[in-house]
Amino acid sequence: MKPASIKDIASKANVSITTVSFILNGKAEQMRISKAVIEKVNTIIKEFDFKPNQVARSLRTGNTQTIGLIVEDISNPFFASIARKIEDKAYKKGYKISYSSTENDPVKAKELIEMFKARQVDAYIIAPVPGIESEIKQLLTERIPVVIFDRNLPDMEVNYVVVDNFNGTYIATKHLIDSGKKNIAFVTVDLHVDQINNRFLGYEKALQDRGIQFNKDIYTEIPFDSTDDNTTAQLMLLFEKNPEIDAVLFSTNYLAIKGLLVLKLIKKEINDDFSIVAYDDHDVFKLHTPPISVVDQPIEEMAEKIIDVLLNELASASNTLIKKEASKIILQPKFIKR
Amino acid sequence: MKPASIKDIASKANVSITTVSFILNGKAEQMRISKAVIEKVNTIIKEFDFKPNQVARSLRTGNTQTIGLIVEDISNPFFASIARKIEDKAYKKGYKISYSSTENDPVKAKELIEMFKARQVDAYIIAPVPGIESEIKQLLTERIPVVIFDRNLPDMEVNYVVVDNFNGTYIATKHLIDSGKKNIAFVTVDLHVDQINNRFLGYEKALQDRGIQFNKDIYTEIPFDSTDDNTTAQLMLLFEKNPEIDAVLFSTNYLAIKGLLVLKLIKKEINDDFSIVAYDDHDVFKLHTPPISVVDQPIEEMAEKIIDVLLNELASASNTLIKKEASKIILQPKFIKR
DNA sequence: ATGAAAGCGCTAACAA
DNA sequence: TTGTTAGCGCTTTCAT
Repeated sequence: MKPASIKDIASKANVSITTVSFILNGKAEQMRISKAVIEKVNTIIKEFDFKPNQVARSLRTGNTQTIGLIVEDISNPFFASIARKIEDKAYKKGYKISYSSTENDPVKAKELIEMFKARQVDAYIIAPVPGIESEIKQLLTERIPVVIFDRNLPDMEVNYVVVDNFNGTYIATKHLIDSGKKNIAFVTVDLHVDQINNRFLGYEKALQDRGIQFNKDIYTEIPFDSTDDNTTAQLMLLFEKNPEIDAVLFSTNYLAIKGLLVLKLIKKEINDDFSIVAYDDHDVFKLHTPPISVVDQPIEEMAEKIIDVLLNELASASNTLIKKEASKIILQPKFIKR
Repeated sequence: MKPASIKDIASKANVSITTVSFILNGKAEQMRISKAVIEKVNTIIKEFDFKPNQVARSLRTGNTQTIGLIVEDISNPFFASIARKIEDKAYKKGYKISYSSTENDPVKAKELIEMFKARQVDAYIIAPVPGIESEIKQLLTERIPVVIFDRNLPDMEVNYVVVDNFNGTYIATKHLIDSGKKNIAFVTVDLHVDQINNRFLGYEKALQDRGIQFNKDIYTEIPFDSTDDNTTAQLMLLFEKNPEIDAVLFSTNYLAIKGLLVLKLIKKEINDDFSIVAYDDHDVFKLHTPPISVVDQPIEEMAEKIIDVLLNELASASNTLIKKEASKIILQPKFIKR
């Protein structure tokens, strides 16, 4: 049996569908529909458990009350946590989230944007991969609200919410140096995206500020799509070839976890003479013996800012054509010494 | 500027919108539209970068190519991993995922189902909370494909994919007993849902089979919505009051992590005389010193089965009214000794 | 205070 | 082989 439509309600109530529509949309008062009619219609709506078809409504009004969330990988705890917070806030405003993972593949990212466009999502939240600048620009010219996060795309007038990646590694590196470390390895991923670059630059600058020469032997890039075994091999090599290393700074959370597993494997002890710092906090680091210091990103705050900026745009999108300046929000990471 | 519509394409190409529609939907051959026309239309489609409005299409066809995913909390790694795998598979078949977290609140769960219904999602994947049986039954009578997972709802003819929770704790407990443990504490959550109940029953049965008396002093239920501090306090109490405990079996992943943090806090060492077993694997357990044994759930397999069952129903839903028997899939967990 | 009717963009039955 | 047209369920303008 097909679900009831507004037409069924109208005919049962002996009123026009217009009247029902007004009542549904809270315009009854404004349209001065009589209390009696309102009540009668509402009773019938309840009786039929009628829910307006959102698809039809979307077609008519042009908005879907849906936000497209495009991240690298929803199963990464960083993105999953953000997704959750965003979902919460969006839900309260009547928006739903549709999500997708890009796997850092610009082709897939483009497809996803197309798909979301075809589905008429009202707004986008994107952790951008390099190579989708033009698609995002396109969204912008179509005046569709967009917030990018985690990574910035340089030279674009787009709302963003990022963490000061440069400063994150800067403070971490400085801390290591100040606690006596001289040979600080840097393990990162081969993605030359803004936020990873900046993490490297912060590390480099801290070394420089403290008069330590950057040593490229103890700088390692792990391919993003490296297999577990390859990653392990590469890290083992790093430690074998460079016994002088007295600290390691990992530029991402998952690399640090891999790193800890390798250290465990080769039975290299973490102690006062050999420190580890990870980027992005995780239960693993709290629980590790010894606990691992981290650069902590303010996830909750990020999610909050993202959704605030977006809802704000969504609210104003309708009633103005004036291009406001993009919101550029840079949050500060915290170094957590453990 | 509004995006192009099928009408624009048709008029540019001097053909009717029907022709364009057929070409778009791959029915050109079948409708024996001439090669020349197809080519011309395709060129124009590309030129305009035309993407059919999925909302209009949905209104017309009645399906949205969207699957609603309702879980307890998308930021929980277990659900996040499943979500990711499901997304992948669904995407390949042209389906998108809309997700929502219930926070174990039946009221919210009901609202979410309503919301998804209003949005006309084609199918549901639900990790059910107690109290939504009737909503799910309703979906079933409306012949909307549903798969529930993680937890089973007893006495319902609905597709489900679950892990044999009873057996999971059964083998874990047996293992502990066989390695000489006599006072095995059980820490669980106060949710009396099917899968948690079964985990307790497996534990109880293993004790019984080995002739050990269940001791309720070392059985602890932590409220689902307990604050961090309360949880900590409750666990500390457990260990203080019952120094005879020589092993702890946690019924969930997050409780085990909490537990490890507490043990760290009270400096209680994990060693041959005091073992921990967690439910659901996690990097934390691999990396922990010493590593923690776990009951591992086959996440990938679950996701695969879920989506297989669903796509299967989706494919057959259209061409048959025959009620097939529900797929009831029970996967086996694995005990990983560490 | 309420209703008639157009139209959002698309699909598909029916015509030609 | 291609075109005409009704209609999916709703919102909203214009009438009354």
